[in-house]
Amino acid sequence: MKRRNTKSKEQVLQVFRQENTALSHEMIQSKLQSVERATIYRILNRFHEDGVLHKVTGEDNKQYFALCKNCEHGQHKHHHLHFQCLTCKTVECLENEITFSIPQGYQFQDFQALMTGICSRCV
Amino acid sequence: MKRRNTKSKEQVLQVFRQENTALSHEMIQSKLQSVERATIYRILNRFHEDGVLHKVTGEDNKQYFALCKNCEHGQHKHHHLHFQCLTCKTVECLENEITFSIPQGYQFQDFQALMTGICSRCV
DNA sequence: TTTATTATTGCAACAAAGTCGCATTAATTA
DNA sequence: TAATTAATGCGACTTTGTTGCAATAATAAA
Repeated sequence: MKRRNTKSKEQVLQVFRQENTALSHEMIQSKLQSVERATIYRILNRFHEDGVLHKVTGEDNKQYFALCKNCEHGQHKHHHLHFQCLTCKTVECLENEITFSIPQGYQFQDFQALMTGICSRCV
Repeated sequence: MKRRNTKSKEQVLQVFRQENTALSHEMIQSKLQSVERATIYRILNRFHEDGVLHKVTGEDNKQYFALCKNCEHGQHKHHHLHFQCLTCKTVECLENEITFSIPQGYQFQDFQALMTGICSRCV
């Protein structure tokens, strides 16, 4: 199944390029009212599958996505911590890489880490 | 608000004591058919608030809870990694503590980390 | 022990996030 | 330019989790 370039996809990407925090479906929807709800969900999932975006689940139990940086084709390098502010809900990628080891006989697929608290803007 | 000991609470605790993996509402419900759905949710949330259980969100977007071990009153020490098998869905606590630093001016509240993949039983 | 207080439960209704089937539209390829 | 099929739009649906409220029962007080 070969991917196609569409207006909606490009618009979603544009939103991510403009922001430097992770974004939920809701946030993208509010910026792209013309794009259908389910379409945005599908675009996010495809971008995630394709390694364009990485995903973290927030404390509010919503999926947040952020552009993959420094990730080579197929090889993800975003084993970093995320921070979600409980006041403004913003999810941001923290720089620090997190290192861990995979248990004997286990197959690794993905990793996500979330720290919650109050960010410096809201404190 | 003082907590009370009830049969349902005790039953839920019993389930956790018998398992050594993290459990979702669904799993507890299936073992305790007599306890009402919303009641289980409330019990889990209260245990979490009280620091009896810690919580991780699975790749399946469900909340998993596990007994807090080695946590002193109010001081949590479960900054460990969790592993969820994409085949059997089991969520388990891994031993390794994860260390990280809190950004300048940020207030820390909680932490959770999830690694996904295939566990040794399913591989 | 009995009574009073109020945390907890059970029930039903609700909310929110996300998925899915299907007909239509529009990228891409031939 | 036509053929192929990925992507979209729409609506219906599923699933997880929450909430209001009356009834129940654990605890404290009398």
